Amino acid sequence: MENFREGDDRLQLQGDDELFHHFNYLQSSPLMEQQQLLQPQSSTCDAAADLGGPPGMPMPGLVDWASLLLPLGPGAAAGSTSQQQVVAGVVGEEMVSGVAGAAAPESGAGSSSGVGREETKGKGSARGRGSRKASRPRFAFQTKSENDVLDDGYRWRKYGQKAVKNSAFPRSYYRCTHHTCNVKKQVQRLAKDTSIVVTTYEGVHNHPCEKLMEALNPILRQLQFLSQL
DNA sequence: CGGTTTTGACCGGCGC
DNA sequence: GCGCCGGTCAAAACCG
Repeated sequence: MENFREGDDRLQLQGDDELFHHFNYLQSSPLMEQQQLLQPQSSTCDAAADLGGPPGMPMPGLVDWASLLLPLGPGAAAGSTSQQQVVAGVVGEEMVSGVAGAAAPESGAGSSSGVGREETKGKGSARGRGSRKASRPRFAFQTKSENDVLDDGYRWRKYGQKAVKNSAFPRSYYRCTHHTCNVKKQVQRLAKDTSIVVTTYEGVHNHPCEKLMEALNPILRQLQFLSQL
């Protein structure tokens, strides 16, 4: 998509111009250890809009990671879009047809054609590149971390790494390992501020977060036990 | 041994 | 039409 490309100068400018400030996230979240979320300042909403976000996109002060981790079916995608807008640290989101019914059309410029490609078209010549039709919700945010990959509770399998233009750091491509889930994410470190990692999620998980369920299981068992008393 | 990572090749879109 | 670029595939290597 054109609206938000991590390698773009626009994004790098944001980092260079220090348009971001530290962001209060849920300190209690075990999944976000050693991560610092960043967000565009509200006064720089133009920059957010430039990155693809709606001009008046709210920039909340807290990340609702619990809602982030909730499994959202395809039917909930429309609702999830607004949900993702609420997610702090979002620096760009693609509003795509068929998902949000958004006004922002795909610009068509740029060369990123991965969005909306038909999955598993087979090997050989038909590999990859589907039509640029209906796409999936996509949003990105920045974290300040030494680790390239933030632990969001899901399991990811890396399927590619690519050097991108105007960046000394490669971009990594990950896919959710869950069988029925085809959520992808891209991870790239900002060239001009190596402490900042840009993570772009594409799609919505259709299954529970494994680590979250692991953490909740003992509590649920205890609740069941107590309810029996 | 099964799952994950690495990495070069391949493909399609876009700009010129 | 050609070259550039980003995204993906898939075989090999790696790892627990």
